[in-house]
Amino acid sequence: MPRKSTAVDPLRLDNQICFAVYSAAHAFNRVYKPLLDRLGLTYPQYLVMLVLWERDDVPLRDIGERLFLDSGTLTPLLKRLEAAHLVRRTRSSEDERQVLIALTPQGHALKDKARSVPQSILAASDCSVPELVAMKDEIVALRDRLNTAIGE
Amino acid sequence: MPRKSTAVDPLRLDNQICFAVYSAAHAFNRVYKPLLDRLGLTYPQYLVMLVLWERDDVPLRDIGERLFLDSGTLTPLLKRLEAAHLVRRTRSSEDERQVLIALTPQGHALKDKARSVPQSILAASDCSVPELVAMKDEIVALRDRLNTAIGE
DNA sequence: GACAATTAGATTGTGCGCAATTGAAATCCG
DNA sequence: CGGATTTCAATTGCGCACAATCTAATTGTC
Repeated sequence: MPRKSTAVDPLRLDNQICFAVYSAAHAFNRVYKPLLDRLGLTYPQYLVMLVLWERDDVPLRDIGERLFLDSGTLTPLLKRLEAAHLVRRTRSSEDERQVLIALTPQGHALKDKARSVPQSILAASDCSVPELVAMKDEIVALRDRLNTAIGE
Repeated sequence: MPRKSTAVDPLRLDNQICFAVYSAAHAFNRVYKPLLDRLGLTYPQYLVMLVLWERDDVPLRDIGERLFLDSGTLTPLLKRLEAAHLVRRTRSSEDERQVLIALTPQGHALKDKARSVPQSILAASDCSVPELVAMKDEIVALRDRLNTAIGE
């Protein structure tokens, strides 16, 4: 039989690394959902808060570069965080084009409630920390090569 | 200095495997975009077509199980594919609740135009096939463990 | 100083993704 | 058989994502 083996069919769903990544991202989202509901955050909002907990009073632009998101995504998201009293949005006096994002006291305080989240994720992944770190580094390297390809 | 090293801070963005996966998924999407524009498909629509190219005339539900998507996502997506004359949606005569999805001749024919896509992705990933297969298997294993955790 | 080019953010429109609800059809079970 | 339960799609509502477009502010150049 002259048929190509399904094991190497490049159009077969189960052979697609992109689908592995896509479906893993959704699986993460579903694991995070109940944990983040308790914090009143969605997953993308949680990522923004992670950035701000490292350093706040930063331009929207910096958050976007860090998370690979543009203003069309971040503007409404940050307005929702502002409505939840977790951040404040102010125009920079040095450069009136920039919107600086700062944490409110509630925004800072939420970090304490978030500390238990990574441990729950680790448990759900049923994986050792070194294994996860190794995978993370591989995936980041792949992502960076893809982003390089886009820029060309 | 009693400060915890950032290298092991569990709330640091760069230590999050979930963000690696999340941002890699977006990077894949951006690489696929120009390739799929030529086929008139979005990335999730491409995934549905991959499923149907393996076997069509299947219930909506089966597609959802394969892609981990529910009817709220698939119903409008499939209606757009129907509007593009790539699929037909018909009620099963055996079970009137089920909607069977079948490819049109144009839907079948699109597979030929899609054959060049995986190769372009491989080039953009700048990675060997065995490396990608190994990563894919690891990510799928992680995804399956996460999905197991959700079900508990 | 004037004007072109660039940069930052906001807005609009399309398409996911998922929770919650609805309604119809099939199945279970006494 | 007949009502209760379960199953499957569809619908609705909210929140991303991103392309394209717009406005305003800044920078570069002469």
